[in-house]
Amino acid sequence: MECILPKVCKGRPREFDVEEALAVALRVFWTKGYEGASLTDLTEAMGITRPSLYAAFGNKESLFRKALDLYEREKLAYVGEALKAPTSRGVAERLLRGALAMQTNDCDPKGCMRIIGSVSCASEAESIRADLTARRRSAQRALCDRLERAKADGDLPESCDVEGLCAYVGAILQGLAFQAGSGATKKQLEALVETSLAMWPGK
Amino acid sequence: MECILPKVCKGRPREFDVEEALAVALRVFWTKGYEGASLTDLTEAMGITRPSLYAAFGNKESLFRKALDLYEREKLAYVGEALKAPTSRGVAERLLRGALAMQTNDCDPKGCMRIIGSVSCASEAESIRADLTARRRSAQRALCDRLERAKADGDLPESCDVEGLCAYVGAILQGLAFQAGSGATKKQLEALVETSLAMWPGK
DNA sequence: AGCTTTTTATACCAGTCAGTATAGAAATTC
DNA sequence: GAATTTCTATACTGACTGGTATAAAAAGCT
Repeated sequence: MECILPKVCKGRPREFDVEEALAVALRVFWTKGYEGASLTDLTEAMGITRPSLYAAFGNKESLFRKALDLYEREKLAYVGEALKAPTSRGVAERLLRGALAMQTNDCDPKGCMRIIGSVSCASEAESIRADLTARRRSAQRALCDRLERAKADGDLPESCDVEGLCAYVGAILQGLAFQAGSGATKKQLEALVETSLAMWPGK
Repeated sequence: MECILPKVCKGRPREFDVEEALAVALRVFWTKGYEGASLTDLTEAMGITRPSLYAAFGNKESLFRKALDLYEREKLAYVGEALKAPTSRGVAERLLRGALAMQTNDCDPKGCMRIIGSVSCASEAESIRADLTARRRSAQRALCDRLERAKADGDLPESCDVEGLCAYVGAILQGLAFQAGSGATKKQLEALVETSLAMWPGK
């Protein structure tokens, strides 16, 4: 018989909550980017010391990846939901409105962590950049698959270039995130989303 | 009587060409961002020493600004041209095709220097970020004015939200630049532009 | 209680950052 | 040719980077 709960283990227990500290690290990376966030920034915000951080998370790079996982799980959940919409127009609408909601709540940092992380990687941290690009591509592919299905269902015109349409939606989402990150007002972002939806083919 | 040409001055003349060195610095900043470009990166690429750089350009920040001026003058010239198009659709078309041409020639780095510079600025270099945002806003305003005029001319429907339309065009351009910067193929970028133009109201 | 395990805190490492002081070399003007 | 001016090269500064060695402190298990 052994204890099932991993909580109970020998030795001195950790004095901080790992999930909580990770959430704080996420905010720091989100606002400052990968290279912009120094270990001093991170440890001060998380309220732990350097050796504690390394013991709990490995190193800066793996901490970033864990924070990124949390970001996608918690903040990008609307993307997965959007793909379940019954029509292609519904998909686009949920994507745009979801992104708008995320960029206009006033708890979280502005901008998109994938974009910020990807651009703020110098040549050294190339593997992080590659990781971020791969994650973005996989989301792009999921959208592509969904729209291909819509085309097969007759929900999109036969002449439609699905890949182009995907890149188009992605570009608007990226632009939305970038504008939010550089100080656009809520009203401006709303106008952007409404205009984009007005452009969408069909009702 | 004094010599008009500033070329002739006393003392040992500079051994390198300032404009040429600036063009090289532009490429370095363009590919690595502001903070990502170290003085060592810069001086090695420019082929000059550190003191020469400081004597000729002031410091890193003012070098960046000079490089940015050059970028806008040489690489963003198509924007000013686009605004002169006779119709609003022509404006959008020239903007998108101009950006596409710039992102698909194979001499220059990929991505947009304004975006890269703006995102790759940590908290310290806040003034650079502010400068970049201001420049972007002024371009946005110019487009806004142009589309307002189009609306007054009856070239855009009365119901049109010009500010929203501007943010929309800006977002597509930003998305295009970002996708180009993260490895999208020429074909993909072309599809993005064609799809965007197909969405544009009117013929 | 005593032993083990894991956490903490402090101090440190080598490397890099932007920026500069110093001094020698080169070219122009008088 | 001599004086002046401005360049270049070398070496250095203090501050910061990510990462770690060391040792004390705290908790659980037997």
